[in-house]
Amino acid sequence: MVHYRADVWSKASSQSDGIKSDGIEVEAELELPETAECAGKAVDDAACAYARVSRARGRPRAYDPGEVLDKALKVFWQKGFAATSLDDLVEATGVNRPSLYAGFGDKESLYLKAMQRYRARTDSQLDAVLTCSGQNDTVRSIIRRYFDIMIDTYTGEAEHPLGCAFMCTALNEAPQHESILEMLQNTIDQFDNRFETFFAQARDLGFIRQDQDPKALSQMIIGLTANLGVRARAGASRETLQDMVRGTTALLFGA
Amino acid sequence: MVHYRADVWSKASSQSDGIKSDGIEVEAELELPETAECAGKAVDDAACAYARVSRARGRPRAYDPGEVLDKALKVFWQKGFAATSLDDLVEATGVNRPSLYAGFGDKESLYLKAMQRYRARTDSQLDAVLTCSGQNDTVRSIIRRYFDIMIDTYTGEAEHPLGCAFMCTALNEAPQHESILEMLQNTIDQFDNRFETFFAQARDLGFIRQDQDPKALSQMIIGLTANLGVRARAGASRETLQDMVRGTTALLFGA
DNA sequence: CTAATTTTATGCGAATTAGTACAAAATTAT
DNA sequence: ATAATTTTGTACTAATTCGCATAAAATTAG
Repeated sequence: MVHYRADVWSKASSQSDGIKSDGIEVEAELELPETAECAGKAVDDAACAYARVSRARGRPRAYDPGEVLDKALKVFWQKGFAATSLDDLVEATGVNRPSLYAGFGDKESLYLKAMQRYRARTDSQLDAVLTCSGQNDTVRSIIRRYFDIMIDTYTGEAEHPLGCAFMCTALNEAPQHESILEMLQNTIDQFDNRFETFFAQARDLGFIRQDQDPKALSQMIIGLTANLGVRARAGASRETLQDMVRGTTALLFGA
Repeated sequence: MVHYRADVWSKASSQSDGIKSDGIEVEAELELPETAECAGKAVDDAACAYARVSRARGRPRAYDPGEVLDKALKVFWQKGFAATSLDDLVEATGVNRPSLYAGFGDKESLYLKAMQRYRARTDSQLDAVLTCSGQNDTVRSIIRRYFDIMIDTYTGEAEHPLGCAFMCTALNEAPQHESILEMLQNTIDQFDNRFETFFAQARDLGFIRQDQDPKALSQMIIGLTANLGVRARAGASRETLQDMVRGTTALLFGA
């Protein structure tokens, strides 16, 4: 097996602005100028790009960092941060305890990295959808595509839908863990910015009426998103969530 | 010190429909027909009412059950269910461990009882506000009073605002604890019913336009409530939350 | 082939956890 | 006063927790 070393996490954090890559020091083996090719790709591809330049010296890693984070995320998402034990994580990831620590830091640090991956994933999905460029797009159709993505995220991960990972797990820990609170705040701010700019743009382009406040519309959409994230975890079916979206978007943007 | 014995918890659960009083068996010392005087009062008063009839035999309780639940709620609300230890609860309530078990059952049962109290409290506040009777009331003013109450709840409890106790703590535990999931579902259903009947009533009385769907409006309000509950815990100031309410209610019900 | 380096794997240790046993204390009933 | 009953308080147990120490394994450098 060939061994690649990659600065997976500082990569992810530079992608999602405003989040410090605290916790363990991630050794950037070689500061590679960010090529256009490299910039837009997924984390794993970036790892390969780095690997061609510097190959590690010691024993090769037996796990793929991205996969481990995905598996860890699944456990955290299901059980929450506090109720997830390191034994749970070891079992779910297949990586033994000292390797987890060496690779990702302590439990809190691993949680933050897993959540940043969750966030980066939906971020890229939303980047693709939330622009008001095409002529034959209506704001309503764009927003409905947005909600489709969110419903997928909230119901698609497991047999029993898990809802919004941030609301369902990070919210719980925020008062006790400064770093989680910060991540939560950043995520909220990013959502606000995303929708406010979207609606401002939509209004400038004449897609919505002049008297509709972008900030207020943004709050409505984010509120509905929160509503979906909550209800999914409470067991609402995909169809129920879709009905909610139909009704509310009709009210906001016309039937 | 005089000792009163009261069936505090089965009282609370009969008040809030749909919640089973599972966990410990609460001995109803005497089935008292619910008088009009007794029905509308707070739990503590009910305790006194019962006490006049049957006085306990053994050593008197050294704590007030309602106060204990309030103190326990505060801890759960702050730290979440999983991260709250029994030592935390013993310290916060001043009641030692075996007494807590004897009085409230295990940790999960205590949590449920504390949350039912939280819910009953806001329920009675909302009952007082959410009716569309007065002629000089507008839907907008009623909804704004509603949001005032929720903002108070979400920011008033501690120095650092704690947000919505259900979203911030119960959501986290729902997949692992069937009883908590049920409570969450009941709470959501109750909210839905409350607002759907309110808006249906408001529409019948001509307070809102005929083409505005009560279900959709209900979802908007609940979504905004969720939004407030999240942001409060993320550190948003009271003023920020009030601004959100102003903007969104203007959008929904006119400036 | 040997040294250097990095990861893996076993397993430990100190601390914390939830729940309970048991005796002492405080009350009512007779 | 004595018995019956219920709560309190101390202390315990068994299990689980997180984080790390240490040695073996797997690779590269020279």
